[in-house]
Amino acid sequence: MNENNEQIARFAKALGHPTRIAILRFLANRTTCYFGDIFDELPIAKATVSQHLKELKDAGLIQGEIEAPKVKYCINRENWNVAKSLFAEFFDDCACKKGGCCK
Amino acid sequence: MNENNEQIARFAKALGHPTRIAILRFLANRTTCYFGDIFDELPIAKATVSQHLKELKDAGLIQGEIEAPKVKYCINRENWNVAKSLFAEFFDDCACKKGGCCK
DNA sequence: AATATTGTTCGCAAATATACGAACAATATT
DNA sequence: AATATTGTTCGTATATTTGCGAACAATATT
Repeated sequence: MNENNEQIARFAKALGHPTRIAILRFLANRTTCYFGDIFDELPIAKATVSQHLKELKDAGLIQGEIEAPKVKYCINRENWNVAKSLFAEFFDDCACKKGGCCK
Repeated sequence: MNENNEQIARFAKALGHPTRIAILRFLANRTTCYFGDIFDELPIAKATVSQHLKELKDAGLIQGEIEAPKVKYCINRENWNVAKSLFAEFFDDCACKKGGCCK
């Protein structure tokens, strides 16, 4: 339970920035997802883009693959589904059940 | 779209700490949700608990009601459902559609 | 071999987040 | 009226996050 809390928080934290949400949406709707494609779409420095990608990767939500000299990024489907399930369960669990404190 | 990204990020950021996840789970499973009940459950100072509650409140996920001298906290059902929908839609939208960049 | 392309990493600055004790505010109780 | 109970707010310290330019690394191209 505590484990789950930490895992959800970790995912949520990675999702907690508009740029990172935008990156994920972008990754889902393109056939080519090289760094350059992502960078072109965003109004920020490439160092910053790289940093956001690193955070998403550290959280396990995406993965990178080198296709020298480019780098191709993808959503990590396995972990994505884990996150999806955790959030779905969480939003249901906390939905003010009968006997809960909500009016 | 950009609007949605910011709203999701705002919710996600609020969910991005284990203590706040724990608080929300607690709120969902108790009939009495006074500050003291929450504080008793957590291994941190009351000033810190109060701060986390404030963040959840600012994000719109919970609401507080004064029952002097106590304060009763509840999940904000309306916004909770908004968040639930946004996340569900987001996790579906980004789920590596055909033609996307995932293998 | 020299140069160009593509991203990452480093070092820095500024802003936010986290956590705490102490002081405070507001009502309840004696 | 004095005191106790319940939480919030303030001030502070530390850590993390965000963002950038510049330097760097690795392969591709000439």
